[in-house]
This record gives sequence, C-alpha cells and structure tokens, in this order.
Amino acid sequence: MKNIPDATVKRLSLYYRILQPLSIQGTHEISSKNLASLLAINPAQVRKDLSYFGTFGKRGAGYNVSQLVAKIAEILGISEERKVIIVGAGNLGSALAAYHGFEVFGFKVCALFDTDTHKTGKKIKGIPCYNIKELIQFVKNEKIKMAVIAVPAQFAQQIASVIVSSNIKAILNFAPVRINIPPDVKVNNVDLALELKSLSYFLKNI
Amino acid sequence: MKNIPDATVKRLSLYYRILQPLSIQGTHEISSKNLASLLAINPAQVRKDLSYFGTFGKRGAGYNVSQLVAKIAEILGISEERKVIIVGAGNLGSALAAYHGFEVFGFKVCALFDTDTHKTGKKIKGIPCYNIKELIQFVKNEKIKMAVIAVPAQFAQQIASVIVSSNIKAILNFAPVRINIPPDVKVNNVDLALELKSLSYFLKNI
DNA sequence: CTTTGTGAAGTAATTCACAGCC
DNA sequence: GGCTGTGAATTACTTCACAAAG
Repeated sequence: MKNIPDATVKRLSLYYRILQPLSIQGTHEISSKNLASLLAINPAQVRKDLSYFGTFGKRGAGYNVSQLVAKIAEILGISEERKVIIVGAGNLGSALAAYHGFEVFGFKVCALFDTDTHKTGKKIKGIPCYNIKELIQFVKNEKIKMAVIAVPAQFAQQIASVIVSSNIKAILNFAPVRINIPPDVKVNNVDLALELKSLSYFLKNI
Repeated sequence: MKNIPDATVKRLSLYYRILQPLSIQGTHEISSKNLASLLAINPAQVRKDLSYFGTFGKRGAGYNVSQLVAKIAEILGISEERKVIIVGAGNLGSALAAYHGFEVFGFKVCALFDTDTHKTGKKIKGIPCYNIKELIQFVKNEKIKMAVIAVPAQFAQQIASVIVSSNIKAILNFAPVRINIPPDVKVNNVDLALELKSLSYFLKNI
C-alpha cells in the first residue's frame, strides 16, 4: 500500500461519521460535492482520499452510501469492536472512561489503571480500575491493542514505557509532553493546552 | 503580519513548554540544534519558525532563554491570563473544569454552563455552573474571549450559535461534529473518536 | 570555530481541470 | 446533462545550504 497521508485517514473518519447516519436513514447515493459541502472541504479532496483505496463511485451518480460506509469501516478497521484501556484514573481519565463518544464509534473501554490505592480495586463510572502493576498481564489476557495515557506530564514517559513493554502498538496521549517510543508504535497526541494557546494566538491577531 | 502556518504557531507552544522550565532553572542560552533535538525536529524548523516573528538569536551563541520565553508568551498572547468558559457540565466538561493543565498554562476556567437544573446554580469542581440562558450576559460582564464546547454532538451547533452571538471569537470544540461559524471566528476541533480511529487504521496496517 | 537567518530546493498536500463514463 | 478518477498545477510546509555575524 502506498503512503497514505495521515490527513486522509483522519478525513475518512469524518466521512464515516456523516455517511453512517445517512445510510441508516436510507440515503442511497451521495456525490463528492455533497459530502464535501457537509464538511466544508473541496470535492476533489474527497475523491482523491477515496481513490487511495480503490474506485467506489459511479460516474454521473456518485457513491453508494451503504457500500461506502462498509468500505470505510473496513479500511479503518472498525468493523470489529476495538478494546481500549485508559491509564490514569484522575479527572481526565475517569471522564474519558465515561465518555460515550468512544463506544458510539466502536471502542470499548475495558479497564482503567492507576497507582492510587483509593481507586484500584473499585469500579469508576462502571469501569474496573486496576493497579498499573497488573497492566501487562491484563493486556496480554484481554488482547488489548490500544491505550490512552491520561496521567500528569511527569509520569507520561514511564507509563508509556510500561505500555510499550506490554506490546501495545497504538497510544492516544493526553499528557502535555512528547513521549519517546520505538518507531513501530504509533502515538497520537491530544494536547489541550496547545489548542488553547493556538486560539489565544488567533485572538491576539484579529 | 504575513501568513504564519498554523503548524508554526502550535510549535511555538511546544517551544514555550520546553523553554519555560529551563528559564526557571537558570539555563542562559539554547541553540536551535539543542531545542530541536528536545522535540525531535529539524533545527532549521526552529529557526524558521522564530524568524517569522523577528530575529532573536545571537549568531555563534544561540537564543537567550528567558528573552525567548517572554517573546513567545507575547506572541501567543499568554502574557496575561486568558479567561475561558466551558459549555456542557457533563463528564467531559466537568473533567476539563478540573483539569489543571489549563491553569498551569495561563488559562482560567471562570464558569461552566449547562441546561440541567440539577447542575446549574451549584459549583462543580469549584467552578460555578450557570444556565446557558445566562451565557451572553456573563461573557459580556466578564469579558470572556474563549469558550470550550463539551456538549453532545446534537447540541453542538446551537450552542456554537449562542457562543458566537455572545461575540466570542475563539472556540475549542470537543463535540464530534464540524460546526458552522462565521469566518471571523476560529474553531479548533479536538476529536477524540477520530484520533482513536486513526490509531485503529494504523493497527490494521502494521 | 559556532550558530543564526534566510533564499533556494525539495516534499507533501491540496486543488484544478478535464478525459471518460453514466 | 452530471459525476468520478486522476495527472498536472498549485499551494503550503519543511529541509538544505551557505553567507553573515559573534
């Protein structure tokens, strides 16, 4: 497979989110123009993104919605449910545990991990919380493939190392530091303060 | 001012986050090479980013750390504290309210807004929660310039409209939908399910 | 010597524009 | 007529490479 831009993969998610409800409510076909206008992007962008993975459209008509939904689900690997663990059961971690956005889109939060003995051994928002010492075994038993880091910045690196040694290859990092990981592990960073700062810059320059 | 790439502005935040602690612990100077290696990026990138805003370095020596910290703070508009409101006092909203990452970087969460009368009129994690009807007046009185949207997808657009009519020009949107706003308003989207999906794609293609 | 600042070169992503098909 | 698929053109971003300065 060719090198697909990261931006393309993220847009596929957006397409899916638009198309899935349309498919359920019975919309048959959609043109790149219509889909693009729903996302305020360029129609050629939509066509090019899809063309990386094959040719799904009908000239003169557009794309079959339900076919396209199935195809994107397959491309993104969200046909089956993905199990996720969250490390850090503080404010952010437990909010994420309870966040329904994840399950709606096919991700199941299986467990929280923390070091605080006031939290471990209990359920938080319905999700069991374990000690971080149990992480590696749990990941192995439950065949977990994805982890979310929601610990304070100063612990992020050591947690990342534990996660990597558990053989997880995909990490969503909320800690406001860049973490060092082997090249075969993918990290997506969600950096809240950074987003606010970039807004702040915008405000300064209106 | 020329067109500064969005990526440059976001990197400035990263530079700031590295430099600020260095400045406090007394590091005098830093070269673009050193700074770049701390972020695993190219030294020329650092120099080019900074050069958009002026010439701050000393040839042969590098950059004065505390000067640079002050300069970046000024560029990003984080010299003064920025007041922020959060709309939506559910799991995510209240977690964000309690998230210390914001205040550490100079943002103060002044209020939460919700429609649920079980929440309004109370304090949540120490932050007062008001009814959304009071939003416009509050923003005016308190001179709020930034808002965070943490409501479910189906309400995001109408909340965005309220925020826009309150004359706020910068929005951080956590709802998993693209919201339509006038071109003079800046929206940064933080899309958690999207980040997970892009990880999922990565896992499929190892 | 070292390191900056920056035009020029090189990459990557997006958009155009049109041939080909319905 | 309408719309896709895609090479070509454009735009945006990154990296190189070197003159100028300490």
